[in-house]
Amino acid sequence: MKLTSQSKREVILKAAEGIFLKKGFFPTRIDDIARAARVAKGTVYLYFSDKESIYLALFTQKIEEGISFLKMVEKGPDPPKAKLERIFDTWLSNLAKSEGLPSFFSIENINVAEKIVKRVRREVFPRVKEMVRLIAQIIREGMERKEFRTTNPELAALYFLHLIHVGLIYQVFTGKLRGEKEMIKDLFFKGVEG
Amino acid sequence: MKLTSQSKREVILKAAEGIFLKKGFFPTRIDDIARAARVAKGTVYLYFSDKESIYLALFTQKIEEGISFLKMVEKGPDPPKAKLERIFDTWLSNLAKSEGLPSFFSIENINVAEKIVKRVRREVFPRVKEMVRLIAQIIREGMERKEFRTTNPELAALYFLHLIHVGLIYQVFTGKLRGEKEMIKDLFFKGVEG
Amino acid sequence: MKLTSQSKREVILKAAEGIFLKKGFFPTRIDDIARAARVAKGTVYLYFSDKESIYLALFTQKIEEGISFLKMVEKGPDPPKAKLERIFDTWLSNLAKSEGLPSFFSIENINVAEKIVKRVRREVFPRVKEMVRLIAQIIREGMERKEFRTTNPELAALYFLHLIHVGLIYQVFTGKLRGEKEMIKDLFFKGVEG
Amino acid sequence: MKLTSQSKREVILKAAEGIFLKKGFFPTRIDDIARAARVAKGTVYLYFSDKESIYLALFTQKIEEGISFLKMVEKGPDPPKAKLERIFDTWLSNLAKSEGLPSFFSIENINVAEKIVKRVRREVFPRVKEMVRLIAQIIREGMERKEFRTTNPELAALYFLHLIHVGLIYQVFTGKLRGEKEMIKDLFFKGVEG
DNA sequence: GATGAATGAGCATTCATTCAT
DNA sequence: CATGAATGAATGCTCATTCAT
Repeated sequence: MKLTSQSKREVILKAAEGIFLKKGFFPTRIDDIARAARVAKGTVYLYFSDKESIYLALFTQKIEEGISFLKMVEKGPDPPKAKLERIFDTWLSNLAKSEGLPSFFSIENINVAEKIVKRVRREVFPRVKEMVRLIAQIIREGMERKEFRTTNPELAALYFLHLIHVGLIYQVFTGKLRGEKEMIKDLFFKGVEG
Repeated sequence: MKLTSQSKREVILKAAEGIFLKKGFFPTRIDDIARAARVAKGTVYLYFSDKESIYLALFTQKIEEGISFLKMVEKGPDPPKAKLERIFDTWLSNLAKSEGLPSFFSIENINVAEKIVKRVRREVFPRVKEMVRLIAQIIREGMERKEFRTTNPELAALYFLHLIHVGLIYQVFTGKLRGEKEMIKDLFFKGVEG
Repeated sequence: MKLTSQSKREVILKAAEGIFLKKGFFPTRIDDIARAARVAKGTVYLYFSDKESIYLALFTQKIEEGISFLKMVEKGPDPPKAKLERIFDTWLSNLAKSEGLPSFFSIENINVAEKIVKRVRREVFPRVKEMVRLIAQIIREGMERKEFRTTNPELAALYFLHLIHVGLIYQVFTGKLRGEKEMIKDLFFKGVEG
Repeated sequence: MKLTSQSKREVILKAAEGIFLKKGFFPTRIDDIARAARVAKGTVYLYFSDKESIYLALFTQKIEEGISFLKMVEKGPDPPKAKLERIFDTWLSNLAKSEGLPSFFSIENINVAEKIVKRVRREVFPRVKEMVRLIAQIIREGMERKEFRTTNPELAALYFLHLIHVGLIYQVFTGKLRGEKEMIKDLFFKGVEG
């Protein structure tokens, strides 16, 4: 079975994900990606114009997936708290599976390379805002249902996104993450439920 | 008055701080640092063995300052909540003054360069843990005084440290950060106070 | 109507001519040629073994055409001066029509690529000498008819070929070339007529 | 004796001259130049920003030297014909000493690399025009003294510059160039003296 | 100590050429 | 015959690091 170009692009992207995640943007060599994807270096350039574009494509893809997931959860029938719990549980376990720190998914990576600051601002920022907006929407829903106390929903949403980080860092530092998952959520919900 | 070696090292470090903060580790050139410090490139190498060491020295210094500050606050007479508020207010306003995202102070920078992963693990991790321990100590004090509810103090401490981030990101996205500061703290305290 | 192989080779050659003329040998990409010829890159290699061969084929073709023309003129009934004038007028107007400097037709292009120096020496030099010989023959005829003074015919022939260049350069520098055409020929004929 | 930077720049330029002359712009590797100059590749970039700049510096330098020489001759006391003969003899013997065809000095090299077309137009064209102007000035002087017949001095100057080429090409083709030198000049002077 | 010229390993990117379909 | 995806050798350029002065 021959791989279609579409899937070869995916192969490269998948390979790049692993390397970028482990080593970060700058220490990653195009050659690393090519070798991991089992293609020649030149082939990478058939699908991406430069290193930055690979990173950006990956970043955008991940965020897009995140947004899809958020949208699905948001539209669901669960009460707001259950929605947020599901998001937290899903993302934390996904990220915990990845090798390396998920610095990739972290917002500070946006200043990763001068060359693409503008593209990031144009392509990534709006999507991140969309993520925040979707979570804020769930929180707003909770406020309307009087399940959450009145607060700034965007702020609480940002706060919520940081919970994932807290979980991951805790795991890196202590090596464990079991009952703590519930405790992390608890700290958040006690904060918003008042 | 001639600058002593000690202070020339400081000059370089100060210069490096500005550049690293704005551009990040990899895009920063030794030459940039040397020029900003108004010394020759070779001089930088009289005080630091390599680029990583400058970064690490800076990182360590910042954390050390943070620890000193935490220790001072922790020993003070204020009630736990007031201590945490003081820490939050001080750090957020300090960081907000810096140009660029404070990705520098962010924990994910530890995988910044393969060359120094081991040194980071040895030199930085213990200090970060010390910071977490000090904040956890304040939280534990609050728990003992029944001002905070019972929770995992280390987890809550990590949580608290992320508040700073939330504040900064909020500022980056919305361009403002006034009343929100209180709201951020409020979300946290409602969470720990139960 | 399907194009025969012969004519597809011609199509490629025609496309290559335009690109080589405008950009020169090295900056011309096989891909440029293929696209201009509306064939796939691989197809180019069905008709030519490598980039150098395309260039050489083109060069040879042009010279061959030049030689044919020279032979035709040389055999004609006109007096030597009229023959040379016809050659000059025809070539200058042809070259002036081409975009880009006719560096292509210029003899110094022979050192265009190391890979083909030997082939150039073998394939191009003899033809260029043939051109010079044909022109020298016309000049010799003029000398025999006492219309030109005695001189080295090969030298005068080389000289004559450079007239074309003078005309083109003059046009590049001043943007005009009207009455000057006659003046250029005049300088030459005064020289040989003595 | 330590070489000053000025002279190291000269060393690189001298080395570059040899390579560019023999191989042309594109086939010349920075590494070739560095090795020939007995410096590291990086050193070349301390003195020149890129390959094009080396070529351009060389080109400009050569033309500048040519202009100086022309100015000196032009101001001299010799009659116009003697001036032109001196120029021809000097340049032809200088160029004949160089390895490779003097395609370097040839005007068609101006389209050598897309990147620098603009710089060439700005930096080289005016100097070439200055050369033509200086020679035209000598020819005009000859016209005023009634030693040359009335003609377009710029055209005649371009014509004169091509004489050098004729000489070199003749040498390449026949391997000899003795009495022919006089004959070449003679063809020109008969043309302008009428 | 201080300098900054010199070094050269390292890397992103290009493009002629091949070959499976 | 025709295609164009894939290849990987080749090269311009960067920049951390060294060291003679």
